[in-house]
Amino acid sequence: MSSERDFNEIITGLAKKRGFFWGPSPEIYGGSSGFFDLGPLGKLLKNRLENQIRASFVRANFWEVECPTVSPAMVWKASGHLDGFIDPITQCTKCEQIYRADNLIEEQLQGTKISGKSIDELTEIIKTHKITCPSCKSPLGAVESFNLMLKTRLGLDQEAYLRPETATTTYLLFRRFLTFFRDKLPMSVFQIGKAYRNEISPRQGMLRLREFTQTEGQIFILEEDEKNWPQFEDIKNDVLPLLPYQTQQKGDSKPLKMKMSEAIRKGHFQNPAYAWCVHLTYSIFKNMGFSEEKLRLRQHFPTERAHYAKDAWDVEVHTESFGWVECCGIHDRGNYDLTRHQEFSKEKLSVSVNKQPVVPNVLEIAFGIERPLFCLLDNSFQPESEIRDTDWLKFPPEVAPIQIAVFPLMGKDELLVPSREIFESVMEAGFVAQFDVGGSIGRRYRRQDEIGTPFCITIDYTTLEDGTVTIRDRDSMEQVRIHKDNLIVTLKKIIRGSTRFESLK
RNA sequence: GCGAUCGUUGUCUAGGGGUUAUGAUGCAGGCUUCCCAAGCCUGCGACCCGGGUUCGAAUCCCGGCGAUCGCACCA
Repeated sequence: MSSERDFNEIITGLAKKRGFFWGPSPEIYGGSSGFFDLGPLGKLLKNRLENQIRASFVRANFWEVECPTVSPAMVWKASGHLDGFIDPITQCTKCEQIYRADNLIEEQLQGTKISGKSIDELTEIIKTHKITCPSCKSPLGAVESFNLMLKTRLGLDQEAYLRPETATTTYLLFRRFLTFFRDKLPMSVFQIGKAYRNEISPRQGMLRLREFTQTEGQIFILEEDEKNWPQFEDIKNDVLPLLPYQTQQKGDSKPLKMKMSEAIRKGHFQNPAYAWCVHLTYSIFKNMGFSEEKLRLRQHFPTERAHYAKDAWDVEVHTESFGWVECCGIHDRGNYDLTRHQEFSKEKLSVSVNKQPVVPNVLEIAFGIERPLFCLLDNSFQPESEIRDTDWLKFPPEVAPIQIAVFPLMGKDELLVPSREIFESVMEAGFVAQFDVGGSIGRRYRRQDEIGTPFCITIDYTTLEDGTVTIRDRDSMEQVRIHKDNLIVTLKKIIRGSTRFESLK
């Protein structure tokens, strides 16, 4: 489809033209890469995605919280981000090329253990082994650390950082959660909020941002509950597209359609609670409007995991622009975080099990919303065709930014007045709707197609005679006539998806 | 951050030392119109930023910012 045009550029062009997103921001000053503004439609779409996410978590018995985006350095020291979230870099003294010091050493001195080595030790290794610039063979400068966190200051001189993930800020509330949940584990909470990463060179537009909105669900859980997780019963027969690392090792990238129970039996998941989290995440992505054939779940290789993770699976979405895109991580973080914060804060972050203090484990679902937002635009894009000479967006009705458009067939007063009445009633019913009189009726349908509005209501001369209006379906471009008294209830059904448009005919 | 290519109305683009800066589409107002971008009229709108060369720069040169691709990076 549209092979002669670069797909990403089409999506970005459409996004700019129609007010989904603009950037890089701030545009009038030339922009900084990694930052985007959401336009009115982009914000509406994002709100819809957030609401789907929120509803999914709440249904799964998670409680929402919100924490500050700035925390003092100590927090990030404890979380491991201050030391672990860095790239040790070295610069060639002559050609000024910058390299990852650790990669360079591993590459040139095979078998050297560098994990846990300090900056000074790395400099020493480079010096004693005479490692030089790979491109010009000149000596390399001292190793410095490049931290991916954005630094700021509290008051006059307290060192602080913008959070690179929301999760850590959630963990800090552990003792408060114990009180709130009346000391009963497991406890499930989630947070939707901004996080910041100072990427060296962000690319791929909305997919790698320096500021993004992260959604994270956390379950604080004891080991025996991970093994004995009753909710797993509800989903054990569901089939998910799984890509375990062993499959990838064989060079296979086609997911296995596997029952959850079978995946547990074969050891792809370590326990039912973690498996249930993977399933929940998959269902969140389905609720955001992604179709099954565009989704897969990929397990990380043991060497690929973050510093805190015991096991990790990703949700990936297939896009026309970039192929498979990593959209969500599901991590078994063990009790790494709580143990570290207990150690650094000197606060007790354990519960009592058989009179012994036990630090619970954490299962985490984490994703940025901007990625699925872009992927949904990508997946929804339909190129122009013979029957419709414009590109259009096939958003699922429940997440479309504008749900309803209302038109008088023509801009005459006798049609305008009842049209406005209908429009008011649609707005009053809680829909996000648009009223449009400009241009021919066909042009107005196209405009709505282009922003993915699923249904258009048209008021014509028959309306004046018998009180019926037409509902026009975006996907089929077909219309049904319906009495205006039944309009709202019908719209609710077809937007929720409980009734199909075809059945109205 | 390095290298290559590039930056022209809201969007897509032509051009390339002296131009009223091209075209399409869009948008706004009007006329017309009984359902899928019809037509007509009127109007709106651009050379990324800074410096240099030059009588004159959107055009050439340098720098910045941004974009695409490759390298590196993406805990």
